[in-house]
Amino acid sequence: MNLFDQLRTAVLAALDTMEADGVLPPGLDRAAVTVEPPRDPAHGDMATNAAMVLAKPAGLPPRTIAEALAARMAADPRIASADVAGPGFLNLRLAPSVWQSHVSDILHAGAGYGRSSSGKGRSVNVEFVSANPTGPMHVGHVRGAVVGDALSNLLAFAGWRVTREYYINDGGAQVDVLARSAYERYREANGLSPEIREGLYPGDYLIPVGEALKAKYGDSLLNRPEGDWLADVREFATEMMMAMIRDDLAALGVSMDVYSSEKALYGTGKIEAALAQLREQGLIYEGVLTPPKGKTPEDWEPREQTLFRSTAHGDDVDRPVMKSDGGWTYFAPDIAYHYDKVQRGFDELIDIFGADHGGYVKRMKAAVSALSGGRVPLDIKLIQLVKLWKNGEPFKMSKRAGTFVTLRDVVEMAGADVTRFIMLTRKNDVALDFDFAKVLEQSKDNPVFYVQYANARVHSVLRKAAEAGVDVSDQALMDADYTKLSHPAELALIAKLAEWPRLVDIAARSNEPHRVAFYLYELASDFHGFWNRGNDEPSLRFVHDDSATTQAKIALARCTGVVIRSGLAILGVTPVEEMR
RNA sequence: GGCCCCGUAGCUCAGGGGAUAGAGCGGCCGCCUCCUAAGCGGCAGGUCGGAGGUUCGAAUCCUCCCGGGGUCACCA
Repeated sequence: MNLFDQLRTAVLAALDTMEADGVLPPGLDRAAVTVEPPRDPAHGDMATNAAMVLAKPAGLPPRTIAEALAARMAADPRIASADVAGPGFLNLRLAPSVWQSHVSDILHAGAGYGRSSSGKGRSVNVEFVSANPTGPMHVGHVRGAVVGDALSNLLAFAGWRVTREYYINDGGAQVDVLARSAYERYREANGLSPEIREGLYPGDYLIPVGEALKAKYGDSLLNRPEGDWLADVREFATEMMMAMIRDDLAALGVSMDVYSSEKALYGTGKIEAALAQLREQGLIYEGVLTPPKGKTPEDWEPREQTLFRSTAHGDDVDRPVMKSDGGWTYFAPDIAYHYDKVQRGFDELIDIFGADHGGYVKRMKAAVSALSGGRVPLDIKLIQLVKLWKNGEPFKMSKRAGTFVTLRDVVEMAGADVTRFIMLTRKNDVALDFDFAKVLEQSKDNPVFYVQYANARVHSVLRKAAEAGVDVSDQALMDADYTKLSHPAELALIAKLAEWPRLVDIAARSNEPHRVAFYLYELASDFHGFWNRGNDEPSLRFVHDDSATTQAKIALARCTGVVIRSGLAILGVTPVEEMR
């Protein structure tokens, strides 16, 4: 339980006594009572809205309630002052001893500080990337990969059991195109000139596939009808593409727990089973769709299809699951795939999609709602575009693929750490500019270096103190005399650190890993500010002649480092201990 | 036209129904005999796209409108 929860518990207990004393009528709903840090730190360490929330149901003026509550809260030894303010806020200032002992809490928890149990061990499946296995990952995949991975880290830190999953789209026409493209490279490897016709994939990355095909098949596939080789070449090429994609992901520091295959759903009865499940609920029928409202495509022709009644679960129109030629639409295996995830027992599903899949959200949620009987929530995060820039101009170029910028290009130019951090400096539903010049700049314009620099400074003073002969081992710091941390600036920094567990909970609850990046930036800013106050007030420096004082001050720096490290771990960014 | 997302300082963006709406960049003024100045402090800059509504209280929730982007049945 974090400090804010502890104080909320204290407030609720005080409300109990007020109820027992007849100050408040019994049975008031307190769900809306919050204890939060006030926006303006001058108001105190924490503020509660209890009086305002309860005023109306209690039939009492808010300030009357607030004052009675203030009197009771003031009796708590943890509370230094309790003041009624504004329309009925109760502002609480905590005793220095509360903050001082919090330093000890942070050091004892170490890397686990901020770890939460709010997930309660529930299981969540995070599906992300799921790029078609037809080539290397391109820049459009990077952001989704980073967001999915960081979100997974975040949820794990918040007490969820997390499965990272990649859905391989190896069942559609695009893998046939891959096979034909690879076949041309195979012909090339056999000394023939390839015919990269319109519609085939032209990228150089298929040349090694052609060579590998030659190594395996020699010339035995040459001059044979497509039907003889398509399936084998398709499987071979798909596997090589997936190996390449795995490498790409690894370069970005992402590793999946599970790879699921679309193709594996066909011919196994899984699609049929999922649809049977829907059919039982009366959600599958033969029908004719009406054209989109207000805009009829020119080639529109009514056709009878097998439809999923997604409108029964919140969609705007029903959706086809079968083409008029009797084949499945892409939606059908997707339904089966999500049914599989439901059957595997996950308590929650999360899909990370590109923003161009926005039209797909309602039908997928409808399917999961129907297939799980409303048990399993599905959250879909749409990832907006990343615009690449270099020297003020849009950046387009690839060494490997010719037509698009690859994930490799980005990682090689910017580095995995920088790439990951920058991708998390925006909400997922806002477009993001990625400027190679800017993200490599080593200044405070660049949040990555700003945060790294703060951590480096932490380690700098640790080294300095050690050189001066002070024992700054974690054990020694845990035994330090924290009463030496009494300056308001010191207590304020501890207060910022104390927000970390609360932030983890908030970010995890909303599935928003970018909040971690923003918090780290704020924490770094507070630390840099604190650091520079040491210029004017030597008492605020970390290293002193007296080793007991040094240990207490260093403990504060150490705590900052603990939180930065822990936050960076969630983002998947390597902490730096020294700037070079 | 339907649906989804976005609209907050000159620019790029934060902001779980709370108090006087924040940060960075850009502009102006300051701070290194002192732990990393790759940093810090201060000043200037706002009809939170608009109008209604819910609420003790709205940038935040609801409705409508305006502007920008995405998307719209036998492609995944």
